[in-house]
Amino acid sequence: MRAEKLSTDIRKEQIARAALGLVSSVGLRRLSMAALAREVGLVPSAIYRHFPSKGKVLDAMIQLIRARLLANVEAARRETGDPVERLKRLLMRHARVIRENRGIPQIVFADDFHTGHPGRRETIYGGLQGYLAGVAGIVREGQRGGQVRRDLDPRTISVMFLGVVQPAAILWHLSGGRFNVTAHARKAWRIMERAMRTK
Amino acid sequence: MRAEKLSTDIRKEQIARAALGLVSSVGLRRLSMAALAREVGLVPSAIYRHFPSKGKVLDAMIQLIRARLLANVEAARRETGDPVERLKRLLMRHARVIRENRGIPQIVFADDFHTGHPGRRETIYGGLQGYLAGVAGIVREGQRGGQVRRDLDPRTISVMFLGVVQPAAILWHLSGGRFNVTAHARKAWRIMERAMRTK
DNA sequence: TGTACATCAGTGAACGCGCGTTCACTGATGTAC
DNA sequence: TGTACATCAGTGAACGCGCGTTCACTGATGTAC
Repeated sequence: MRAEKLSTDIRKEQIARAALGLVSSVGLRRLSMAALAREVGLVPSAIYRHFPSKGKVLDAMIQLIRARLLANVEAARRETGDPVERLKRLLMRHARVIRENRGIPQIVFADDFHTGHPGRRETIYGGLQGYLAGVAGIVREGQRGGQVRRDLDPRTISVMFLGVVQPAAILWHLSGGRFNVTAHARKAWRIMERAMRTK
Repeated sequence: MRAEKLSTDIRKEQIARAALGLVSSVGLRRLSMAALAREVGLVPSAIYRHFPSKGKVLDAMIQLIRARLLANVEAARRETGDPVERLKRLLMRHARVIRENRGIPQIVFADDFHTGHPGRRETIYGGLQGYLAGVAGIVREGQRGGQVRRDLDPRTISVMFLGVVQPAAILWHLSGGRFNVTAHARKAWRIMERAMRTK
């Protein structure tokens, strides 16, 4: 049965999404061109009409992740004006994205994924830096506005921020879904908030 | 050239260590039986004199990691009596182990590593739980002794504890070694300590 | 509006490569008498 | 202490499998006149 003929723009998007979905559901190792094609309803060789190699598919997937995380920063900014509340919202959004796309930590962590691919590593690093800068920016706003203690290093806070969700994501997966990522994020946030807020 | 003939006990140990070393240096994906054999100075098929399959080698590697992390908890206990100081020491030790074995987060994170291997997933989860229980135990001691606030959930603290080092490990690797894991752990600890200590 | 042609997405067979694993063998080490 | 034999770790060739990728072909869609 022949698949519907669609434009490269649409297929590229479909393929990148399917790739992230596959990593999230079956793991990075089982992200094969065959599995990817099956997911999109094509034959393996058809992928090559849209991407010259598997590597380029991975690059597109990374861009997708980057866009999703950065979109969260913008969304949190739009939701509320109070910097501390913004951080909380962002944390909760972050928890949700990670829960829904458990492929993300796997991709960021997988050394083999960027070992020997300096370009790819740079891209991931850049995306992460952008996200951290977004968080640190909100912290700085809070410091200027007087809601956040001035003796805290915004960069350190931003990295700790990632650290609230990351180990929770691992436990969630290892426990077969029993560990509650969002509940942990909420409890951890209460502790971080106390350490950050000016009295 | 024929390799020296050594007992299975010794070879098993060598092979498990080499496996962890390889994951740390070249990544999980490139941990092949061939690379492993080369590392130990044997021929690929010789590995099968000591392990029935690659899976069993991975299991041995996991046990090695587990032992190293738990040994840290004991060492921190021996180093000092003050619970809060113990946590700090443990954090610093943890940072060092992760820095020296960057394969560890990669292994714990790699879904494909345990997807379809419920036994392996259970083992990793059990090891992590043991570590978290060790951290939570120290927190509880501090609460009983009056050094740590009693309104904190020890489990939440233990997961946040992991979260101090984990994202730092990623950044360290992505940045090509520029990010300072230990410095981050120290700064993050100052913030956590303030949130935990009774005044 | 109709026709001729170019472009472009999808197909299926085939490829080469790396990897985990098997197997018959070798020769060193340990054990029984 | 010496000899005969069993055990056991190491070897190298060969295997089957999955995977990424190529290629000649097909037929639908878009474009020029």
